[in-house]
Amino acid sequence: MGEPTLKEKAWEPSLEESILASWKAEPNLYAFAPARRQPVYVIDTPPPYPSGSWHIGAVMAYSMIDMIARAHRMLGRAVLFPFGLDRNGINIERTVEKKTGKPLHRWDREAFIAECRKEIEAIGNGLLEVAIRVGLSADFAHTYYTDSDEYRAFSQAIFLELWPRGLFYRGERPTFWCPVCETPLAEADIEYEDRAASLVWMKFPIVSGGGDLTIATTRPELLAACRAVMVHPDDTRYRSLPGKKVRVPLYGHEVPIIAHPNAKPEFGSGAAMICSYGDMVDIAMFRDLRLEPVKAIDESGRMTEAAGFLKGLKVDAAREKAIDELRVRGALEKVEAIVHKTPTCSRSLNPIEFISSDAWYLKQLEFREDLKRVAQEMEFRPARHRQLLLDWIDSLTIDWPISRRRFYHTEIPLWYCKKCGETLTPPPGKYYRPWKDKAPFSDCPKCGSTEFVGEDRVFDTWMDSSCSNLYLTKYRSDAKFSDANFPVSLRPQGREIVRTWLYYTTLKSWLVRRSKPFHRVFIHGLGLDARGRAMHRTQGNVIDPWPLIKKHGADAIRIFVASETNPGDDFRISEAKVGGAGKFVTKLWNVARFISSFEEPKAGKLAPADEWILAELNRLIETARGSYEDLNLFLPSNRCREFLWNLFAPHYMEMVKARAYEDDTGARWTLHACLRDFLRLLAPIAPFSTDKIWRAMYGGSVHTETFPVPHDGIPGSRADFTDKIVAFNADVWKRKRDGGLPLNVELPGVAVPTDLKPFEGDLRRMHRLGS
RNA sequence: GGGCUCGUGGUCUAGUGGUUAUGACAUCGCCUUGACAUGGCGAAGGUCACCGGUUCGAAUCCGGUCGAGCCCA
Repeated sequence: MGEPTLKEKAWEPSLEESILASWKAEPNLYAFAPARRQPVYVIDTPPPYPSGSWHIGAVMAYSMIDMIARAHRMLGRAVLFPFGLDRNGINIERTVEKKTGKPLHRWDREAFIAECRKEIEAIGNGLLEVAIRVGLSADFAHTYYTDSDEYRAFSQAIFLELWPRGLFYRGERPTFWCPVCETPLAEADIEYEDRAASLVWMKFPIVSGGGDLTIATTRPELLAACRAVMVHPDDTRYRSLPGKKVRVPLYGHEVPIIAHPNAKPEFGSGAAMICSYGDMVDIAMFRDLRLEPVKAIDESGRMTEAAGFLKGLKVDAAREKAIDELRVRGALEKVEAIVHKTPTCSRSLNPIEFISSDAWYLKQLEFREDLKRVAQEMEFRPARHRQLLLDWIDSLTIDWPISRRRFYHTEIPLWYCKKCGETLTPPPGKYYRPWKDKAPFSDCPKCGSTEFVGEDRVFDTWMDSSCSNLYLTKYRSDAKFSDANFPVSLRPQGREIVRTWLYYTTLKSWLVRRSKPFHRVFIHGLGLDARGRAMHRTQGNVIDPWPLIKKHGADAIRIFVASETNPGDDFRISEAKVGGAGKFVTKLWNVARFISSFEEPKAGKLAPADEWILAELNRLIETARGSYEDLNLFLPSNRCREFLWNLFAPHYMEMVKARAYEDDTGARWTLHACLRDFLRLLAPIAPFSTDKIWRAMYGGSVHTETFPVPHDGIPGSRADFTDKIVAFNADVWKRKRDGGLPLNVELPGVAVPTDLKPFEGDLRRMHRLGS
């Protein structure tokens, strides 16, 4: 026995800083450099959206992705683990709008873009700092940005490639519209929230028949746009009404009463007004009945001329005024407080409107069956989460509106002929900004005119992010690499962006490559607060990662998230549990420090106890390898913990201490063999502490190692002794406990059970049972 | 209204048919034992949501009820 090779008496999270420095000094440690015939493994890492500080749930999610990347390296693959920042979009624009108090549409476009870029740089750099500090082994030397000229050019090129196939069309039709962001939205951008609302009961006089029809609505400000009212055909209360007309209060125009199954007899009075446009049902009814829509609300959320006395008011104020006026005129029956599922903009959180506007669309509805088949072709982990994608595909009702009236996005690369209006596309490859660039055409192929106007709208940001897998497999720039590595090996992502990122990527890959986008999809759960609620800045329950990192270390955070829940399940984050995970690192450190005080022999003559723990180790190796292959981090982290803390340290180490101190080669060889294998098995999850120990004891980095394989010549049946050994040791400890004896005193007269005869020597010396 | 997931000691969690249900955190008691007090050993604590069924046997399979969460309409 000598001095421990591990000098530090205890593990400290601050040691991680020095390990980071070592990694930084070895830039090729995680480099993507496939050897000949080495299988390549490509991970389509989610490019995080920098918005304020990175919250702990996201940090933990990326840590899980890193564990998968590291595990696949150790399984012998060349892993392409890119890292990008998704910097386009409404989030950063709104940050600038709020900070300056000036809405986007009042800015000079160039100046606004410059301001966004300045802001996003600062936020993005903070995010990268956290990503590196928690040990992500991604290729930060080639971090990509979706707002770079290169990425935007790529995104535009994909659009231009698809253009000749007639997949895009332009149309004026009612769409989801955010009056705050002043842009159309797609279905995926809408979230439904329970909000307090007023259900307004109004009297509509029945024309030529006398009496009133009572109608309940949450949108009385839209009375001007009412073009019909409906009742359910089976509603006995209103049998006689269809075919008649009613007069709309406040405005006085007459509209027909129709019978239609869309009317819900149990809601309100059972009679509903059909306006342009209060909700999705209105849109469908106007289309089906070929009603003439009235635009009562404009793009900024104010009432139009058509709303008469409400003109110029915002929707909320107009609603109040309409109610007052109904009351004054005696048309109001009552106002009932209800909770209403309100569609809101996922970015601004404001209620959306349904406004008819001009937008570009990408066809998607006609590919639904193809996409569902593609979804079936991909392997999901956990398998049940495939349903999230299938359900979303089934719930689509409109094509994808891809144009936005915003600035800090990828521009739609189109020009229009000023004379004949022809839509012109430039060749794919360059980054185009039609709102400021000179048109790359000399004359219009249709009419010969030489004047053009650039499209000033931009893409939905999902148009960009849905190209990530094509981009990182070098589609368009390296056909050989692209063909060899598409579909991409793995898409890891959260449940909450299945309907956006996963769906849109699936659509794009199908359109561009007629292929599934990924072999496997790993869907992780959400990081919740200690009480099980999602973390939202607005709720004030967001946990800042830095204090946790400083106090407990990245390894503790990573071990916690790996071992907390099964793959795909949500996980509750509490500092106490992260602290508990940190104790495991301490335990590992102390075990390693003990072993490091013994020299490692080249070989050893194994005793039965050595074979026993090696049989257990073999089982651990097999379980861990299989689990990592299956993208399961829960099993290896928990099994490693159980092996080390509940078996190896208390039982095996105590049993062989005497032999180890006597320089018995079997004990010493086995101690080191177990530690070497254990460090490698845990390295993907706890990359800092395992590497620190490995470097000090064995040289080089554990992260250039591959996973261990089970040791030959160890009968698996040796593991059958485990329960008996554990029970015997517990029994002896209990006897000493009950006798009020310290553990290190002699306890004569205890017989070792016949079953455990092969271990008798070690057991007697461990417990000082006498001879 | 539909779909999915879940309900195990105070809290979290393992466990998909087989003897007294796993572990962690918290609680209590004892112990500075030659790696570790960020430790060790031990104790207390559960009608495995409820009801019914299948079975020799159910936390586990099936049906229903109740409750929670998420998604969709």
